[in-house]
Amino acid sequence: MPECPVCSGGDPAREVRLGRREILHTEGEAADAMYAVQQGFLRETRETPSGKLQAVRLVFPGDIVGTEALVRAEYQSNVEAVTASRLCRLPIDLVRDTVLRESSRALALSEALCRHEIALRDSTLLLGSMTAEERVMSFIHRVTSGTVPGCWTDLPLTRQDLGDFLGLALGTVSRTLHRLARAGALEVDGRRVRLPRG
Amino acid sequence: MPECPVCSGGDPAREVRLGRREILHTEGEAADAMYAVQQGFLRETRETPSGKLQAVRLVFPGDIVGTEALVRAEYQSNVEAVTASRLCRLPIDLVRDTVLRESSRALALSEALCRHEIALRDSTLLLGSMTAEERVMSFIHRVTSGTVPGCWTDLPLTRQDLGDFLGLALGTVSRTLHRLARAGALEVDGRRVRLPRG
DNA sequence: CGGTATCTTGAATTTCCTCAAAAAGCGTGG
DNA sequence: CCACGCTTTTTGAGGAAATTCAAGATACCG
Repeated sequence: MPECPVCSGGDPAREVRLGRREILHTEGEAADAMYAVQQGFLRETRETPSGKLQAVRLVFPGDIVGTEALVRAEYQSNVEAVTASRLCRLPIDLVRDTVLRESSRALALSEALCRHEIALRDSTLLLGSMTAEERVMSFIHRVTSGTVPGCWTDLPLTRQDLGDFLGLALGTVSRTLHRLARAGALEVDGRRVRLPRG
Repeated sequence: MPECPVCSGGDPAREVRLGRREILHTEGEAADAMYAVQQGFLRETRETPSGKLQAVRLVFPGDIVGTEALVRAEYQSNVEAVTASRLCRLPIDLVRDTVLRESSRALALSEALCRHEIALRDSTLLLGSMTAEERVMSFIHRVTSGTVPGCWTDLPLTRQDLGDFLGLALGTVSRTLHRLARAGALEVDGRRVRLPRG
């Protein structure tokens, strides 16, 4: 997976750094750039008309945020750093130029967008048709894939954060984690989790 | 919105026609092409481990399905025609060639993918944080946008189909529609709906 | 007209939420 | 090192929302 599908990196003028909980952009703000994530991880959130928060996507290095800038005048979601992060700012005109000029970058961008589509489809399935237990297990599997099986994974997310992702209330997340742990489906220790190796 | 972001159309060899309820591809099938929708509308579905069906996206003309072929060896979802449809088959090698050769097509593809991302994010919000009433209203707004306000819109979807999209049981859809109708938020007549003009 | 699919509606049940209180963790400053 | 305040987590009780199951009503099609 490329570190940044559009820029070649190394231009410090376009580098953006965010601390934990710092906000990159919010819904409705004028959208003039997308951002390639180089380090750290972030979350994309939205708010319902009735004010409830929904986390839409967990964003990893190699992902892009703010892609709607390519087709909309305003951002459609809030992006917030979950851990300290380093991003590369890609003004939308630059993206258009790059895509029109360097075709291999164009392909890389399309591929990144396809991966987003796959990730969002997974979320849709999780939120639309899974029970609380299935949601939690599915989420844990997603975040632990790519780590050594059977080792502890540290989630820098509170129970509330998890609930925002899973479409569950804080209490339900806590209860479900413990029910699953009692059943042996996983181990929990504060914000660390571990799947039984198998 | 372009009719087909990648092909220039007109090549009858790549045309695919589907009748109502006919299936284009299923989860796990070898993925060697994406398809640009030219006429009709389709739905993209997935199944949970426990066998429940979830409709992920309502696909309109101008949209693309099967984009995961660009980054995965197998399709990740089922695509089924809701109404009789005409698509243009885009073998994945052709897409890569076209993107690498014709940069304006590359841009059009990326833009289509960004629109998909926006639509899927909307679904995520709907499924994760909305009540049954909010889901139904939100869905009706989505499908009636683009039509004359205050006129009847025909949905070729059963109550079960609606439930698949909204993450609700058949009965809940029926009840909710009638509750909303009684409250004056919309009018229902079988599979036709109408929003009060305003 | 009969047959099939779809839709409505009800009753009982499950799942998850809300609200709230208590427990645990964590960092800071004394 | 301990005490303090603050945030997060656990846990409980009660209630709301949606589900399941099922029976009956309606519409559609040949």
